[in-house]
Amino acid sequence: MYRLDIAQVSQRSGLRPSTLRYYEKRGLIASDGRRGLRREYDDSVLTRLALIALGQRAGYSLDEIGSLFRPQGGKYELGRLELRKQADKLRGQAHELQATADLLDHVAACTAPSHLECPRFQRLLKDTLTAKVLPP
Amino acid sequence: MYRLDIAQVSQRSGLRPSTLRYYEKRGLIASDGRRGLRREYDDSVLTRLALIALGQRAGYSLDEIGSLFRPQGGKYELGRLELRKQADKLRGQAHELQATADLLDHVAACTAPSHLECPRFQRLLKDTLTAKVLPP
DNA sequence: GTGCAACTTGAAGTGAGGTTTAAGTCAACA
DNA sequence: TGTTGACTTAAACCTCACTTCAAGTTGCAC
Repeated sequence: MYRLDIAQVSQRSGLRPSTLRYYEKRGLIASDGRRGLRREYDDSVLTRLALIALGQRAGYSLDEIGSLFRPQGGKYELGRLELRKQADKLRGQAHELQATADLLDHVAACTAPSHLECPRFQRLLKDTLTAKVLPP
Repeated sequence: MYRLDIAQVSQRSGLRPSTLRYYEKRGLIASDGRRGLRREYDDSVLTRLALIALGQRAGYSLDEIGSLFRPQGGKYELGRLELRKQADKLRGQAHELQATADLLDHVAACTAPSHLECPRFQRLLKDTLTAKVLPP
């Protein structure tokens, strides 16, 4: 357990000091002491920050991430069901992005005079958009 | 070419009237007339909205989408290179999401007493995070 | 002990993408 | 002709995740 000041945590985490203070205000991390006014962290905060970053990637808001760190109704961790749900959601988003990427590649390759006139584009556009934006 | 009022466009596009007015202010769409004060659209606006939605999915900001609709230096469309670049970027994001989803599934399945103690979790966590958040 | 870079604070600002509000207008129906 | 409900506007407000600012304090090197 090394003691780190805010500049060291900042440097090792890639987060700005202002972000660390902000996270502290939100209850996501805590400094475990002060040297005078100055925060001192022990290096477990880096693991915590990694978990926060993971939570963000997993699509959780800072509020949600914060509540994962505190027991709620006796449970300290997300239910497995909830985690699998979120994983499925992420995979859905991944597929959407793939489809959109394929569409962009088509646009880049298509030689139709205008994409709006290309039947393949029209079909892909309809397929890609979950929202029912185009007329029936 | 049907004429639509804002409520009809809203209903068929799934966007709120306030959003349509906001898009108009940003120069993304235009009503082609007024009946009294009230906007009238023709149904080509729905295609336009579909393109805007596509642009958003493709990771472009409304400003960028707006500028795609107006000629810039004689070109009306994004360069093919730029499109392929964006497609690659999206595929990269898709892979990231996949990796995060896999990590969540592991967490859901892992029986280690605490995830922080699970070596597989630690490794996946390190692998998943591009940011160099964990100590070396 | 003195200087100053690096910290501290609360409050306000940022940017993206809208939404809400207040006050007013008006097309359409009875 | 009167009512009403859907529209109009500009401006303020919202959320999220931070960043910046102004003013004040202080650990540490010299």
